[in-house]
Amino acid sequence: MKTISPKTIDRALLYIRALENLLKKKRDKISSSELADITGSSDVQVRKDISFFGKVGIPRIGYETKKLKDVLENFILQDNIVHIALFGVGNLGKAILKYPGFQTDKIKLVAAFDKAKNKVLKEVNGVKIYPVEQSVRLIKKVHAEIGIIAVPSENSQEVADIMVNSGLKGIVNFAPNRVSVPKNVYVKDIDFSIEIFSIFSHTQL
Amino acid sequence: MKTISPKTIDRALLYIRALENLLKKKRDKISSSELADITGSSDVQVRKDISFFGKVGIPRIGYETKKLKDVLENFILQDNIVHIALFGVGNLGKAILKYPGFQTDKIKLVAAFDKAKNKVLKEVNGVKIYPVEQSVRLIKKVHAEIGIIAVPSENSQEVADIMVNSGLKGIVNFAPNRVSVPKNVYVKDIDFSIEIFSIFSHTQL
DNA sequence: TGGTGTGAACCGATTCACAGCA
DNA sequence: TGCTGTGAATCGGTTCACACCA
Repeated sequence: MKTISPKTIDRALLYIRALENLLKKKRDKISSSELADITGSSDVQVRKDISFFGKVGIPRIGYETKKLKDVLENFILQDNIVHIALFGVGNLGKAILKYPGFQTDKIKLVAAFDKAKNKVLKEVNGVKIYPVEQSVRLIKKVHAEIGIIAVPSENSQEVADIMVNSGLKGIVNFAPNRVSVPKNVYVKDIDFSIEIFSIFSHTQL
Repeated sequence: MKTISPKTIDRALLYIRALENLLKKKRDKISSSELADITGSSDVQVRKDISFFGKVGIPRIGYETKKLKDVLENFILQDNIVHIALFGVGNLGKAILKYPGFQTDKIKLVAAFDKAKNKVLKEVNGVKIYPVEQSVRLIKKVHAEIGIIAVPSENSQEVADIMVNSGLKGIVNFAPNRVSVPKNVYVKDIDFSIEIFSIFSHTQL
């Protein structure tokens, strides 16, 4: 059986969001080229991606917004809800807690951790902040799958170790240094300064 | 003449940072495989990347830390300093202003803009906050090249338009919706919820 | 021997070109 | 006709295999 490519998954997530917005606007049909414009891709790419999930479109017409969204969601998200644990409630952590893209029923920030005594047990945007000491126990209890590192780089490895011990299988790391984890844990680094330089190089061509 | 690949540029930035750290620890030699471990790549990949910049290594020995760093920096950054303008000084904006990865002499946050009157003219981490009305004029004056969108999605397009008018050639967009800009302006979207889902899908395989 | 440098093979992803259909 | 669907060609990037050298 053919396996889905990671890039197709990423774009499918963009398609899903675009389709949600279109549904809100009562658009019930959409063509591959329009979807491509919205998501910054090409029409062929959109059709190739969608073709992986089956023959969903109607020749001469396009795709039915609702149907396409359902097909993609069923395949990619399989009515899973992703449970997230956040470490570090500084400015970045707070920004993440308030991030509007998370106000969906598919992602749930289940717990936040900080070691500052004065932040602990407060709530930000409905998410309670716990002391780090309780993190391993709590993460296991709520069955979180993904962890976010939003602590200063000095503490990032320490937090990564806690995440591994808690059984988290995926980590987003915002600290500007790499953390080491077992091979079965997937880490995605988001490094603002690398992103900036990368864009700068792009503009220099 | 052969042209450098974008992926090589991105990795070169990681190499440069790794080399800086090694220099601080007085390590004057480094092998491709060790550099690969630090940056999360493979030894062949490291050598291929570096080979683009010339024959820098010493067979049987490895690379001279300082020399390699200089070669990469000269090629990639060409003693340019990247000047950045930030829009939106909420939690995310503040996190960016305080980001330690920017405490380098190669990136300079030159101005921040916000429309909240009570934030204006304050300073965060040495960067002054100006009212948005002055942004076009100020960005031209300080010759910023890259802009960061850290405002709520409702205002992201408006801010993108300002950036285009100010002559910025690259944009990092943290708002969870795409902005439209002329083809000659390069936009990189950083979308937390897509990143989360993407990692989640990875862990599901 | 233990490292670098690199052409060739490979692999994944994108684009092309066009068949097929309401 | 104007869209989707898709095999074939192409492109870019990674890995292999090995020549080379202090």
